[in-house]
Amino acid sequence: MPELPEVETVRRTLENLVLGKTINEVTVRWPKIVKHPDDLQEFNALLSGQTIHSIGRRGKFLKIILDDVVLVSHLRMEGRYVYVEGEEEPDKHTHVIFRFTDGSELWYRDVRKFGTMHVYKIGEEEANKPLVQLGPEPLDETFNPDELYEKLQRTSRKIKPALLDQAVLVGLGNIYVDEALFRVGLHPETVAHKLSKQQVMKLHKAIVETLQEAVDQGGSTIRSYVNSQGDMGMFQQKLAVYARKGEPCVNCGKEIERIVVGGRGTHICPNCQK
DNA sequence: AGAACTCCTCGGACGC
DNA sequence: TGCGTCCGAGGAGTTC
Repeated sequence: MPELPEVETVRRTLENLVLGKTINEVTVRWPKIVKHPDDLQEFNALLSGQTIHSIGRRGKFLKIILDDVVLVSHLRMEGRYVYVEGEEEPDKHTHVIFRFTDGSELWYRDVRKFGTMHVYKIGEEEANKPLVQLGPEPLDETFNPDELYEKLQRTSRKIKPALLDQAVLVGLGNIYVDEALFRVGLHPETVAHKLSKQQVMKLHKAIVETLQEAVDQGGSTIRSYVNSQGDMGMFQQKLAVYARKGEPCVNCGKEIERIVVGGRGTHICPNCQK
């Protein structure tokens, strides 16, 4: 499932593939992917004739910036972009097709159809759904431990669901939240406001380091994730707890357990995380 | 405020 | 062994 490191990797590979290309037309085969504007014809009209200038990222959202508009795209669990140069027929999981003026195409494929797309005039996207309300970027200076501490003090939720809340900070999903909590020896069910300042300082550091290391490794390929050039990530080899149920803890050797926290499959070392 | 539900499909587990 | 069935996986918006 793409989290910050995977989305960042997709951003980088996509940049190599489609920068400078001009959209000729867009075909939407599963309309529910498009959340804004409501009208599909308007969605097509806003994008047609536009040239891709840059590709940004906000949390787990890709921002494809064109002349006058920006396409905000979330991959959710299984969304991916596929760049196609030849005369290939899209398969049943391809839901949006961007045709460029040079004949190449960018396909949005999503087996579970959970992904979303919003198009706004440039400058309007940050003040609207889905980017409005997002918390700080963990790999920016805007992510500071004092603010994280204040936010965690104000909630009675468990630490794992709190960290998955994109209003607290962006970019963490089920893999990296488990990894970060393991690194600081915190049990995911710890009540957020019970964490000391010192614990939050450590947690803050672990989040930044975990995400940065994963970005450096091109993300993690657990089930299906590949970047837009079809490459797998490498960070899954470094995961200490996620998807390692029954395997020995890298720290103490005790078996990694899988529990459910806030409805999410959660991996912990019962010995190291209290 | 926070938990529960919803969307969606596939693949792995399970049973006969 | 092989085939059918069932259910879990999960991000974030919506509902309760």
